[in-house]
Amino acid sequence: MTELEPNSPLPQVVPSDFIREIVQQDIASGRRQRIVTRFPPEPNGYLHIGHAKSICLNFGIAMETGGVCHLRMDDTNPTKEEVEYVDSILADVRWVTSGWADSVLGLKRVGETPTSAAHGLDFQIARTTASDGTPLEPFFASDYFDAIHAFAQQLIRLGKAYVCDLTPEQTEQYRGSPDRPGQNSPYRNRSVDENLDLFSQMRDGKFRDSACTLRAKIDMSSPNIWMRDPVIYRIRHAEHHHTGNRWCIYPMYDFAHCLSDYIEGITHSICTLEFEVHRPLYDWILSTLQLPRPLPHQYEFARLNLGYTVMSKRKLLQLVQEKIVTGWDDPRLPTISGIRRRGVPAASLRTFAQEIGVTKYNGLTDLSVFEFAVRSELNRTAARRMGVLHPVRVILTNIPAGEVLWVDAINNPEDPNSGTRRIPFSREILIEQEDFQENPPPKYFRLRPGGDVRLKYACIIHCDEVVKNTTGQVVEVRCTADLESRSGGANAGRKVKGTIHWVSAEHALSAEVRLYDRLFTVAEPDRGDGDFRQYLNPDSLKIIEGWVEPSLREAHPGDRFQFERVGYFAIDVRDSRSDKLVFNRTISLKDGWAKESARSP
RNA sequence: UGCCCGAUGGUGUAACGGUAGCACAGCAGACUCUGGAUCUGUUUGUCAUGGUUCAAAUCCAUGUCGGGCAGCCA
Repeated sequence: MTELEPNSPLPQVVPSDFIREIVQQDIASGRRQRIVTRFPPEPNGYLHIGHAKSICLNFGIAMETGGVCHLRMDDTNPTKEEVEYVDSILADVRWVTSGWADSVLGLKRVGETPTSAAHGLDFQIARTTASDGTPLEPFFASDYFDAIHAFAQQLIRLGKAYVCDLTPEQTEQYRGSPDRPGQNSPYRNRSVDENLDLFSQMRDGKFRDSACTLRAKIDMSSPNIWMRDPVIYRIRHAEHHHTGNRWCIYPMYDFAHCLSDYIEGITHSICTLEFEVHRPLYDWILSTLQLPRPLPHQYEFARLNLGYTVMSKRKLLQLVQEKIVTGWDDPRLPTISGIRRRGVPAASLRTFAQEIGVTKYNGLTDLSVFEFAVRSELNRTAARRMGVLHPVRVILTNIPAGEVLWVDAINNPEDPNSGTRRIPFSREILIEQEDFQENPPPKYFRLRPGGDVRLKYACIIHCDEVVKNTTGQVVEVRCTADLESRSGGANAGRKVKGTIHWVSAEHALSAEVRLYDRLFTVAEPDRGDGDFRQYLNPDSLKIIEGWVEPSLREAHPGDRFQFERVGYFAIDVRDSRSDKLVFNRTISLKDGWAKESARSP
């Protein structure tokens, strides 16, 4: 089970965008009393950060207006959908909304469905709370199959739908093309009775897959392709993850979605830009069925494009199936489960969504915006620890072997309530290879021969001697510790330019550290015709053995830390064990020195 | 060459006929027992051309560029 996030203590600025303005107008004008939105993923893959944007929008509007947002599985295609995806989607939505919008997460009692057309065509199903202890589950479009089927029959009775025997290929030909009108199907003028009869034969399994379809009767010469007698029901002799073998005909997205919205009493049906051309059909279905108003309305916004990654479900599935990554929750993936495993807090996803805004402009968001949201949240909340990733041994010659000096370290300078901890300090320590240079460049102010540096929370040391092996590699640095410069000591105020992190060699814990980098080498790997896999970053994962301070022995899977001066790391929830810690690098710290040193090579 | 949508610094967004602002990135500096964080300063922008108006990023027209639409996918 996914661990949920604590409440975010920071007050949130109420965001504003063109959709929220419409919602506010609808409330102000009295057109809507209570806002009901929905988040309607198809359970055919895992959710990604683009979905997080949509979740933040839909649940955010519900939060801000005192409404509710239904989580609904848009499951009308049995051949692509699986329960594994249903479960992961629920877990991901709970995680993103936890500590923030849990109170407006719309679920329903397990097994509850609309009571079908027995009540006429005007009925609605609403979200319930778990107050009586009944287990809850998401809404499912497939729970409305009876109702949707009744609506289809009604459409036939109104003379607005017909059963068509054209083959898939013929249907395509008859549809015409964007700049050429289509032509009427020869089956377009079947009588109501014949259509009703054929449709019931379809439902009863009298026909093979694709033998015929139910189509809306609209206008084959419409400039909008989706109004050219769109298919609204097709035959699929396939087992459905939620309805089993009860059905062999399934409604198409366009027919099921608007009606699902209607059945749930959705007020604002928010989707991405590619559905813009479907909106006339959405409206046509609801108004042709003469359903009581107010009807739900569809609004569209631009989906998220983020640099150096891919977002399409197809490509993500490909990366998983071809084992280019380790699974849907690989920390390099932009999936919500990957992002979570990597150590990104849910609050970062929310502030990110707020920063990028909601518009109809199809742009490419710079990765740095996301990275900033991650760093700023982690800076506030992550406990500081010390860890050395690429060690070099330092001997403090004036400290006797076997002596252990304990020093106090601040857990989080950004959080006064986080307290302190004790760290062992002794004769042999490990420091970062980068923090010692025999021939340092200008402006380098860490350890050098004959130079001084402060060991964070311990004392200032002076480098006396460098020991190398036969290949000239530095294997040991011998230093003298100024023990009076320890915190609280006589020389505590002594200033040196550099401060570095360290661990006591004898006490440090060995840990596996997984260093993640962007999955692709170019900002838009799926741009152009080529295979996006050619841009895979061969260095997207480096696994090393690092050394961390002993207090980490008590840490738990999922805990997030800042290794001082290095970056943010989370204990892997899948592979870490108490006797062999595994850390995922969430993100590195900003490195001002890297920038400085790159300037004058 | 049909229909729909869009265009504001490097990137993302605000300004709803009246001083083009914010965030990220960048640059410069201050501070620092994290070259982190923080703080200060700062470079860069209304797609083009006409029109309406005292006044246009905003309204209108035309053009340019970008995106979407021809699944019995969603």
